[in-house]
Amino acid sequence: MGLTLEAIAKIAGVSRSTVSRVLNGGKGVKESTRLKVQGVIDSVNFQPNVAARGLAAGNTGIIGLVIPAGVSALFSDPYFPQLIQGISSVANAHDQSVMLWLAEPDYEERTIRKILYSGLLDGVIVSSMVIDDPTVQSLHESDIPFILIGRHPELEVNFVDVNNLSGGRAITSFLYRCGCRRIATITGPQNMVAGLDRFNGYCDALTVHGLPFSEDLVADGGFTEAGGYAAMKELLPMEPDGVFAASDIMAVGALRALGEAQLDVPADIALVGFDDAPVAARIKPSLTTMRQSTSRLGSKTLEILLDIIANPGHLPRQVIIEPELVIRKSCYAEEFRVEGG
Amino acid sequence: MGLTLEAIAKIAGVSRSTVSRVLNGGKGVKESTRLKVQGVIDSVNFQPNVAARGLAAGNTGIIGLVIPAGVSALFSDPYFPQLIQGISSVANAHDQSVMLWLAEPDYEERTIRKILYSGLLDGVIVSSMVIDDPTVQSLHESDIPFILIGRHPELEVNFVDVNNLSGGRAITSFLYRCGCRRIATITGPQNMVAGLDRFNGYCDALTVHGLPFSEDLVADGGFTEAGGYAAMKELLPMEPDGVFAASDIMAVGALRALGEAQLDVPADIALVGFDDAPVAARIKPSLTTMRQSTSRLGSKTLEILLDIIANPGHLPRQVIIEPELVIRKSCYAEEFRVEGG
DNA sequence: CTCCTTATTGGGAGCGCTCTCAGTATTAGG
DNA sequence: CCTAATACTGAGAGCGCTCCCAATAAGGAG
Repeated sequence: MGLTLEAIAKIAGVSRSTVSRVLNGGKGVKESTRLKVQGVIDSVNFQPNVAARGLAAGNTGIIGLVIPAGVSALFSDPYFPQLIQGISSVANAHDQSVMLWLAEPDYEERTIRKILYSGLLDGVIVSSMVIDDPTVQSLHESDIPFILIGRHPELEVNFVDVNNLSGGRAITSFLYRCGCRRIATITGPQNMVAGLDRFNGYCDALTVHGLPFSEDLVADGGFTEAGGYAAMKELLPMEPDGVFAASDIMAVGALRALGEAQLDVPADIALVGFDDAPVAARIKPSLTTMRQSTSRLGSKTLEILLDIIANPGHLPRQVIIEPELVIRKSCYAEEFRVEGG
Repeated sequence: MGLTLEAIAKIAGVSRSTVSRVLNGGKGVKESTRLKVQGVIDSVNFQPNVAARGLAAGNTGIIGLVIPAGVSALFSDPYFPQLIQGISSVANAHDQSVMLWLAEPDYEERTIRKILYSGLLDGVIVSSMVIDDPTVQSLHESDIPFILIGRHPELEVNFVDVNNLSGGRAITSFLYRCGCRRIATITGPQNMVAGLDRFNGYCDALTVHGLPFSEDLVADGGFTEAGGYAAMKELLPMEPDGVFAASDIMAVGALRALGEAQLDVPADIALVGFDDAPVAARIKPSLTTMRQSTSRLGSKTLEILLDIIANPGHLPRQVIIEPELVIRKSCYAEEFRVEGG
């Protein structure tokens, strides 16, 4: 409500400046005064006005999280909540606030301008992924600290990403090692770096194992359950003996199609996903997948952003997290240890 | 970046005040000057400083969305993304920004204070649901505009809620009308109003149809998949012929348990959920459930909050949205129309 | 053509806080 | 006990914007 620094100062019998010092670390204040002022602050539950502080100091303690329009359709995936949770947790610990922008096509332009020039944000996290996202371009041209979740194919920018390439390669190889020789893939959207990288990993693995690549064994599932289902239907006539779905959600859709086709997983056909979403462990059969800790991805990202804000001018910070193979029932071989029941 | 009102004024050859007027609706400005100033604003892409505006005007255009600690474990449910999407969409349309607070137990106290007294927020949405949430109490004692998603059991506050009571009653009655006479329920947490209301609706329906209530037919599923699974296991020995799971997520867990018990749904046992989550239509058999449009819940909530901010002092605004029965395969009778394939 | 209204515009005073700098109290050194 | 450091503290000047009020321009009536 209405209390101001000045009011606290008056109550404590000191000057505005002294209260401000106490509020901001208390350096250069006699211990006895610090205690006295802090006592008043605590007793009246004083909370300094963020807007005023932002105006005067130039930083607000607010971080923007932008989910661009292109991916907002996927927003109900468990991915985003986990990401937000990871970010939010670090934000709380660092006394920062998170402002969320779900960009919609109609408002995208306004969104960008607001982020860049309104002076509200100390830094921005963009859950990018869509190639050629104009937001990223604008941000890159501005001088506001920002970081991407997901690498950028061209720009030299800060990012944290899962190694989707090696992950795609690893899990495709795993299908091979489980005996699959006709491996299909259900890809994510090819205008997202993650979709692209996972697909390239798949291609790499085929090459490594001397398997031929065939367009017929590739279908786009758009990172959605329904897309995975449709893609699997499409792949079925090709009679693959193993399928790499580039996300667990799509794998769930694929599994549904497989079930309808009376095919047993993994006996008739092996299936693997990516992400280790919560559903992966629950579904029957449980899903072999690449684990990426999305909440850690989020927390790591904010940590780096805060570091960028505190220590500007470094080279781009680029962190790549290796995903981890989780072997479950949908694809396994005797020689590997299977997780869970 | 650095442009200020003053700079725009100088370029346009008018005063600071005039530019401010143009920015805020342009009332009382000659059309020709308005055009001239607007031209300059557009050409340099001027964006007024939010902190300064907030300080001077007293409102910031920022709405806080608080997800209290008690429910953050459920945050990865599709419920919250949908809610956020609904809120975000209205916020975009009204040129408001959304600040997200995932309260964690450790930080809850600080969170509340920050929300209340930092002066940053024009209003607050609390996705409450947990009974005796201290956040709500504090907010209620303050004079910041706020609204709950989910009714409050005691306080006379603004809220938007789904009619969980009538919904629970309706779907339990539907089980009855489908021939079930030994109806069990998997409840949500009983410290959440939604969990409580849906359970009470279930009890009401039993009474209406003259069915006896039995503690043995009630199990808590905590609104999670795993909880639903465990609860169903627990209920199995009681040999119910119909089960009302108080959320679709729990119904999915229950279905898993039923599958393991070799029971066919709906032939051996009928199952219904609540929410009409995306998974409800996808699962086999597709789930009969009560539809609530979570994103509409979110958008409605923000609309009302904005109205509260604009027109303060009214009586509590309390909106209750009726959920809608969606009949699918997990429980139906010939005389009802079934949705979907 | 002059005087009174009314439409526009400009200037000043903050909003509540931080930051710099000068002033005062304290302490140490001689 | 005095002088030079050093430790604290207070006052003033904004940060960029809105709001109020006085000043000026424009429009009408007489």
